[in-house]
Parts: sequence; C-alpha cells; structure tokens
Amino acid sequence: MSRSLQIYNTLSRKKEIFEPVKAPNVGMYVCGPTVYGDAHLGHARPAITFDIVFRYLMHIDYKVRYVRNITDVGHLENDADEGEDKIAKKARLEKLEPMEVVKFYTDRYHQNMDQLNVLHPSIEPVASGHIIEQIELIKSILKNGYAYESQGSVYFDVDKYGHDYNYGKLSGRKTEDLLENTRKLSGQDQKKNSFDFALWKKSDSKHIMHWPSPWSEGYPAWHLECSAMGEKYLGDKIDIHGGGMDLLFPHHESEIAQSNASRGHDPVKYWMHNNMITIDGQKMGKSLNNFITLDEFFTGNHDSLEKAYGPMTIRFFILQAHYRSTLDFSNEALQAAEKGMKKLLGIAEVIEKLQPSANTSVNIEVFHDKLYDAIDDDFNTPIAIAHLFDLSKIINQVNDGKASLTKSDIEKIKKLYSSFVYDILGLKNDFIDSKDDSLVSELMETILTLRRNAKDNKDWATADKIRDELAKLNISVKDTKDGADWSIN
RNA sequence: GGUACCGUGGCCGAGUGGCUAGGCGCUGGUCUGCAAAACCAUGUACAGCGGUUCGAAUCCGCUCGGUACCUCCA
Repeated sequence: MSRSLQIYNTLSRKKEIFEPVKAPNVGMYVCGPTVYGDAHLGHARPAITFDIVFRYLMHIDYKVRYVRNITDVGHLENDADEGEDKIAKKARLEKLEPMEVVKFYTDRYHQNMDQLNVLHPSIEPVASGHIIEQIELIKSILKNGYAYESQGSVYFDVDKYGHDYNYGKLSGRKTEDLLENTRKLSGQDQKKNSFDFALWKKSDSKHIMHWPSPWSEGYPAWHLECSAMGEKYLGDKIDIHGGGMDLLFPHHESEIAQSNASRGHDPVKYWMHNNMITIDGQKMGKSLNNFITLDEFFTGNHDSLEKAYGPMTIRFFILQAHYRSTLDFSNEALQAAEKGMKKLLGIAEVIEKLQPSANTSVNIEVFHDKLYDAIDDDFNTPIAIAHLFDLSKIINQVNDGKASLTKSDIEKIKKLYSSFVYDILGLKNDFIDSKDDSLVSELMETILTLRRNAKDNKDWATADKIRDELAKLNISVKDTKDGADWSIN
C-alpha cells in the first residue's frame, strides 16, 4: 500500500508525512490515567483517539507496539493538600491500602475501555513498577549536570538546560516569560528557579507511598515515569507520543528536557495531542468538578443526562469530531450521534440482503480512495464518517431498487464497510446482541406470527396492541415488504 | 499579564482561496391499514468591520465574544 499518512505534529505545528524511525515497526506511547477515580468522558477521548491511530497503523500493516501507562504513584495535589499525593489521599478517605485503590480503579478503567471497544495496548506499564528505571534516569541527568539535589529532593535545572537546549520548543514558551509568571508553591525555596521541576521528592511523614533512593526516602516526580517507561519499552526515539493537550505543558515539555538531558536528543518524532471535551463551553475536568463519568453515561444516572447513552454512542460522538477540535457535550448532540450511529451500523444488515444485478449503476470505486484519504489526512474521522453515510445512502437505494450493484461490487462494499466501520473506527453493534439469543428469537417469531394473523384478518387493534406492548419493552417492530422485522433499542 | 487556539445554517460538526461536507432536527412528498424505517425534495450558514484578490467562510488588520495552558488534570 503506497498511501501517505499525514500526522499533525505539535512540535512543528503542521502536518507531516508519517515515516517511522524503523519501518515497519512503530512505537507509540500515550499518557494513560492516574487511577484515583472513575474514568470520565475526558478520559474516553485520548483512549479513542489513539485507539484509531493504533488500529489504522496496524490496518496499513505496520508492526505497532503501543504503550499506555497507568500512573499509580500518585502525584502532588494542588496547594491545599500540601504534598499529599492523590492516591494516598484517596486511600485515606476510603480507608484502603493505596494499592487497593490503584487496583480498584485500574480494573474499572479497563472495564470502561473494553465497553468503548478500545483495544488493549501492547504494554501497560505502571509507574510503581519502574522506580529503579526512574532513579537511573535521574542519575544520568545529574551526571550530565542538568539537575541538582536540594534537601533530599532532586530538581531539574531548567536554566542550565536552556543554555544548551530549547526549553519550550513544544509548547512555545520562553523561560523568561515563565520566570515572570510564578505562583507561590510549597517547596519553591528549595529550587534555584521557580520553573525548575522536581525529579525526585523526599517524602514527608504523611506520604504513604515511598521508596529508597540515593537522595532520600521518597518518590519520583510526575514527568519522569513517561520518560523512563517510554524509553524502556520503545527505545530512545519513539515514533508517536500522544496525550491530551493539557499535558503539553509542562508534562511533555519536561519529558523532552529529561531525554535531552540524559541522552542528548529528543525522545519523540511525532507529538500528537487531542483536544478537550467541553461542557457548556468549559473544559470537562476533575479540577472543575463538572465531569460526567463513563459509568454515569452508560447508566444515565446523572442530573445532566436526559437518558443513558451506550458506549458506542459515546465512541461515535467522539469520532464525529476531529481529535484536534474541542467537542461540546450536550444531550441533543449525543442523541443525534446515537441516531446516526444506529443508522450507520444498521446498514450492515441491509448489505447482507442486497440482491446483485448484472450491472452497477453507481460509482462506488471512489469510496475506497475517499475513505482512505480521510484517515490519511491526520485521522479525519468525521470526514470518513460522512463518506460512510454517503455510501449508506447508495446501499439503501440499491435495497429500494433505485440503483443496482453487481455481485462483486457488493462484495467490495461489504469489505470496505467492514474495514472502516469495524476495524478502523472500532464500532460494533452492541444493541442487538440479544437477537443472538435463540429463545428470544423464537419467542419473537411466535409473537410476530400472531400479529401477522391479526393483520391478515384486518384486526388492526390487535396488531397495534402487540406492537405497542413490545415498544414498551424497547422492542421496535417494523413492517417491511418481506414481513415484520424487529430490533431492540 | 504571558502563550496558544476558537467563533460555520435550529443543534452538533467538517472544510482553509473558486466545485452540495456529513449527522440530527424541521417541513412537504413517495411507501404503509396506521406507524416505523427507507427514499425523494427542501436551508444562498460561515461573529462584526475594513483590506488583499478576477474571486474569501478560507489570507491580512482591527473590533467584539469565548476557551485552553502557564498549578494536579485526558
């Protein structure tokens, strides 16, 4: 396949042709969740965005190693908590062992990701399992003179680094500006400059999770784990590093600095950042306390939700916007997405029923290129979905006898549809599963036969009664020329 | 304050110089016992003002409005 995939690289702020460092192998690292609470809609976005990247790279025959970490060390909370880490705090609040909290939320995160049909990464390293690697990384940064020890903690010397490298190249920041915009944070007095960031923090008595190190009994600081684990599993030049835009600065900027300070070169070729999900125009996030968890969406159990929205509705909703745009949540938008998704997925059944003709009356060849071009253009899933709707229209027309397709063209469409809808976009029909239940199917057949009889006798009251009662059970009955069809909503 | 980004028809959301994005909704029609689905038809939208250009939603400037990051965050 000689297509050319273009990826928007945050580093250059433009689209670049994707060329892996060592084709056909591709290394991809994505910042995963800190497991101290249920995953919310915001977590679904990077997971799904990079799931598409993962799926597509594999689809075009790259050998992909996808690493997505779990942050379980916890990191400093905001000012009010004075150094207590998130997971320790949660553990104290819930009277649990820290690792119990980690396990609980990791499992729940996995469950949510499975529901969203997000493929498992190749490796899912945990920060607490890589303390040694992180300590080694600090040692090498210290050895190269880009860090200093202060009262048992180790800080990155941004000023020193800035003389040899460009701190701010990813986020477009200048160290001079950073100096002027300092906020008062605890531990500032230990640092040479306010913009220096911690590599290792000495733990205080309140801190539950800590490990021995050459400098103190303490814990690794938050930018370090991604550098250490990324390098361990993907080498010192990673093809794609992804994450939310909110991680751009300081997290990813600091990762670049750490790699340069230890290895002398940038760690990543293509930086990709997904945009935020907003609610009422504002970012949905933990700190704003305006988030809705994925479980709440799936159950509808939240004041802002008019109804439950299934995992595929959430997935489709996210894919209908480009990953670099903000996406605004609303019930109206979700319900529109749900209808659109059902329509698109329902087409699979129509394709199966198509009757081949001797000739083809519509141009279907263009769809192959249009669909691949859309994804090749920085993973433009909304455009791909628009083309799939166009394709659906043709399929319906053929089904209605208003257009025709040959047997081989039907096969081509089936393959194209399956590649894009199932393999690349990762959608699946999760609302007709119970149709596979043979007992249900036979019961439905019996009921619909009774209704058929009523209709033959022009007993519309009984026929409508059956349809209405089934509707109450969320089963919709549609009369077609080949008899009644049913589906579960 | 610094640095980015955004403002598209009723809603969501693509598009970045000339060619109908798409979805949902609304309205009318075909079909149907009635519905539903499907199909057909239907919206001269691009925050405002000025400029560049044969031509701008798309480039430039200003104004207004909004967001994100600068502190844990997806």
